Amino acid sequence: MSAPENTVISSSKAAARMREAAIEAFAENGYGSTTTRQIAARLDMSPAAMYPHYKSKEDLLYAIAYEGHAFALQVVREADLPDADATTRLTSIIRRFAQWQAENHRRARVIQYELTALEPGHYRVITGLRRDTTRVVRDVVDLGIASGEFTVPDAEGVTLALMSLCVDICRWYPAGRYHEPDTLSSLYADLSLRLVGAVH
Amino acid sequence: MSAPENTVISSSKAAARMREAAIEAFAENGYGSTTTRQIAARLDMSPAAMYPHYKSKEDLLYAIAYEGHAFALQVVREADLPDADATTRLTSIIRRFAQWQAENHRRARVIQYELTALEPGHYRVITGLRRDTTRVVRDVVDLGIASGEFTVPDAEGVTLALMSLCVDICRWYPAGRYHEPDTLSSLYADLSLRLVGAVH
DNA sequence: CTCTTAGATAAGCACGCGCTTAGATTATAA
DNA sequence: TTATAATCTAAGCGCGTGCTTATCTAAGAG
Repeated sequence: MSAPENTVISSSKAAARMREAAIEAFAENGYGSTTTRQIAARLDMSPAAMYPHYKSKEDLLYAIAYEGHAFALQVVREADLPDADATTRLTSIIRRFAQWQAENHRRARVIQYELTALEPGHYRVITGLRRDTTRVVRDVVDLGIASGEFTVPDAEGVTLALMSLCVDICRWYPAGRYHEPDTLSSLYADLSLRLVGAVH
Repeated sequence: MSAPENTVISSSKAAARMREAAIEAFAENGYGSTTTRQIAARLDMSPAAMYPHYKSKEDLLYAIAYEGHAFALQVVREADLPDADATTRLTSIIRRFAQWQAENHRRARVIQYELTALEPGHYRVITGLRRDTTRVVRDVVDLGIASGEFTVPDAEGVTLALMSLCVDICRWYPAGRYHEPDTLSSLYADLSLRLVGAVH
């Protein structure tokens, strides 16, 4: 586990509402252009209401980033089917991951594009979670190569591409015909099989 | 042409240096977290030195975004080889586009992730340029389908994926084995052929 | 019913923000 | 050389920033 066990997201109801309000504000205007007063205003609270829950604006961003990346990792792990063949496992993971990125596109935008605002220690925890998520995909790619299901000259490169495709969803979603989760995850499942050269 | 002809990038040397300094600052800290004083400090100039060239911080961002997207469009158009077959055309375009995204990853980061800070009129101009760039790729995809070189059930989706892959480079680059432009563009050329189901 | 405590508010501090103005300096060209 | 314009700096304005402090409120424990 890359993340230290002492990183805990406040379970208080008010803190959770603040994270949600901050996600919307950060996604719309960017972290640096969002003021703590704007976040409070979304909840009809005073500007000081954040501070009993988070000791700084950066700390709030960190809580959002940690929760989000831990959530994404869990989603990917639960989508994996250890007893199935690599083709089934890959499509299951990518379907679910792409769907999550679409359904949580505002959250995803914040936790993937605003990481430079984190202090180094916090940043390192987040990149650890991200590495764990990539590892799940990489293992399935390697497995498919070993079993002969996939034809891949560069496993690292293809894994990079698979993650890159999914992570970039939050930049353009929603657009075109892909607002429905099913349309999107079917497209991405197909794309993933093409990338690994699966016979289908 | 989507962009109005009256959008002109200042050709003054000082203005160009300011754009470069701003790109580095915005890429590192984000638009909202970057101050006009920081940009000036990078050039050893006074905080007011920007204003003879750009009437606001937003105007400077717009100049950067316009120049960058116009540049990218030009690169893609020049990489296209109208007389060649679709396979050659696609790999040429993607090679060059991916390479540009890597070599200009700081610039790309700014012009792709900070667009929400633009006022609506400026934003519309930029999305027009982006649409033109996508169009170049889409036409080649359609051509390859028509000629039988490509096997693609969803041309819009595959075009989206091709653009998405390239645009996302600025988020992770440089990392892994892909710091060299050649390694990267070879990977992306291969990925693009896999995505369109080309026989190779 | 009182004590404790978590969570909210009102008020405001010190500071840095984008941007303006007035004037000095430099480059251009007649 | 001198007029003209472009571009810089010094100084600073008005305001909004993240955050702090002191105080109040409400809910739960004994």
